[in-house]
Amino acid sequence: MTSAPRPASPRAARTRGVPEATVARLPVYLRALSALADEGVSTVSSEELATAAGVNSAKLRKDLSYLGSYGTRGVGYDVGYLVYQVSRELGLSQDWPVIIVGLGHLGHALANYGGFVSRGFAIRALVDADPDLVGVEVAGLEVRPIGELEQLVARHGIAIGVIATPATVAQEVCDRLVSAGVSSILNFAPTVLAVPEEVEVRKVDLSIELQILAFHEQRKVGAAHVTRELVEALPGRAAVSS
Amino acid sequence: MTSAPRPASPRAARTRGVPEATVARLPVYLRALSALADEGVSTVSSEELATAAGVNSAKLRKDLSYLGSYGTRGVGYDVGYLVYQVSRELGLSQDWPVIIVGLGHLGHALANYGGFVSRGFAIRALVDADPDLVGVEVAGLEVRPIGELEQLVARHGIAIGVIATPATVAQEVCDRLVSAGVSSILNFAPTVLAVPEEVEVRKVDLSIELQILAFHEQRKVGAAHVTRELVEALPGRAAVSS
DNA sequence: CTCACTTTGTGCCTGGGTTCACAAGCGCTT
DNA sequence: AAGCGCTTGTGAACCCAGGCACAAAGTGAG
Ligand SMILES: NC(=O)c1ccc[n+]([C@@H]2O[C@H](COP(=O)([O-])OP(=O)(O)OC[C@H]3O[C@@H](n4cnc5c(N)ncnc54)[C@H](O)[C@@H]3O)[C@@H](O)[C@H]2O)c1
Ligand SMILES: NC(=O)c1ccc[n+]([C@@H]2O[C@H](COP(=O)([O-])OP(=O)(O)OC[C@H]3O[C@@H](n4cnc5c(N)ncnc54)[C@H](O)[C@@H]3O)[C@@H](O)[C@H]2O)c1
Repeated sequence: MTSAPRPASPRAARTRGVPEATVARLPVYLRALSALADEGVSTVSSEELATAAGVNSAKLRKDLSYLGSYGTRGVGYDVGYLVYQVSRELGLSQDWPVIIVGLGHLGHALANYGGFVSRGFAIRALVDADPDLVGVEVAGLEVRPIGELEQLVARHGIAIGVIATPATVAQEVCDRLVSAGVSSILNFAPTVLAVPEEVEVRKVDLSIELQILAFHEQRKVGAAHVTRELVEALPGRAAVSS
Repeated sequence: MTSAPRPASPRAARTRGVPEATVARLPVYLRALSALADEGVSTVSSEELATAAGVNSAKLRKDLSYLGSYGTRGVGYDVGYLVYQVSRELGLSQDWPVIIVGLGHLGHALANYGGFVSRGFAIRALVDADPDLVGVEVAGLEVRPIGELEQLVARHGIAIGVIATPATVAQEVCDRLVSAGVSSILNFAPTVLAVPEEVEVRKVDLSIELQILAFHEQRKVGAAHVTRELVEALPGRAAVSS
């Protein structure tokens, strides 16, 4: 690496003009907009939409302004048009083929989930290492052996992979997905995945979410009664205050 | 709604001294530390731990410094001691009782997931509105009718609730949980939940994660070959390169 | 006891993101 | 045709977070 200037670009950097934080909110706006469209609402103000999406209205306006000037001053935004624009920006104009690796409890739930199909995604391949699972039909699709991963990815032109295997094999599965050509991965296994720079990984980690909740919960308790009732480790603690 | 001053406290504000971003990383550190402990490693440097957790070492040190000065200069951190300190900070010294509402596909997967129990949580109650599900045993626990929600929360002293119902009833379920005394909620339904300020809500939304991936994927495609080879919808696309 | 080496803890700077506040723009009414 | 009220789009200030770089502090060898 030459000591080239390379100004910044720390991690994901700026994606064209749309900040990463904005991208993460666009799907929320899209959902709120779709709901409004279903209700027959044709126009919405930033204030109303912001409330529905649970954000500050100034933030919403700024977010939308990154996509272009699609509102009308004094009036608001046209719901249908905005749905179209946000969808286009997110790349949801056509369906993205998806592969799920690992069809245990979680994989089954994901495969059966109808919410993906209606939102720009189509599950095209299911693979698992368990011989007992191979051949089983899940959500109208047959589970294929892990050995077919590469050809399935190629055949269906799959760019997005979902990992729902045990953590121990997640990196291995990830490597195979990447070398097969998958460049976006959604990881449910509790592991830090190492991938080439051009591959995008997002993780969903339920334990982490719960632990964050526990942290805040503990603070509330601690703030309430400063007398720490959290003794060492007493799981079967019956009477607390008595 | 008095026009009280209410200076700032924008959202979650600062939680005592630990920044929110740090709290979100502590579970990752904890996992890496636990793995090291299992391997019998007794001491670890910030550099090593940072690599294992996938973060910058300076960031890791700063994060840990919010908990106290638990390292030894020239040596590193004692793994066991740090596990203890991080666990304590996250409030994982004792198990938190959890209730799951909605035992469809996802609820089943969650109830059967062993990763929670080993990380400071204990699923104590399962409720669902479907009469066919009530009485069924899932992961060693009997599903109870939604009507018993309040007493189950009270009986087990539950502070953390997981919502895995359809989005249409999520707010309703949320309201019941809150009024029953639950003050932390993990929401899987694709809805923005309205809750009192003191209640902490975290959401896990798979569609949003996929849509973010789609956004980046689209950018790569657009950047690579401007000639969009993503025709409308051609599911049975057989030969690609041949 | 001193010195060299290692690693932590943190001051400081930079950059991104959020929010406020307001000018610019649009439509409706008179 | 002009004015008025409403809503967008954005400039600017503020705040949080990330990362560099280094002094402080500990260890071990000689
Ligand atoms: N179930 C949950 O609610 C939950 C919650 C949080 C995290 N997770 C994580 O999600 C992952 C899956 O969870 P689960 O409950 O479905 O586990 P599971 O054990 O039910 O399913 C894992 C599946 O992966 C398959 N598998 C194993 N090795 C494989 C390989 N090399 N290639 C392909 N498939 C392979 C297994 O055959 C099995 O079907 C785990 O990493 C778990 O930690 C699950
Ligand atoms: N399955 C997935 O992979 C997945 C992915 C993303 C999001 N989600 C979301 O998670 C939620 C659950 O998904 P699922 O696939 O398990 O759905 P599901 O339909 O299989 O399960 C929903 C369960 O909730 C129960 N329920 C309905 N109304 C209830 C009420 N008022 N009180 C208590 N229980 C009630 C139903 O009886 C059913 O058992 C949905 O909101 C869905 O959008 C699921």
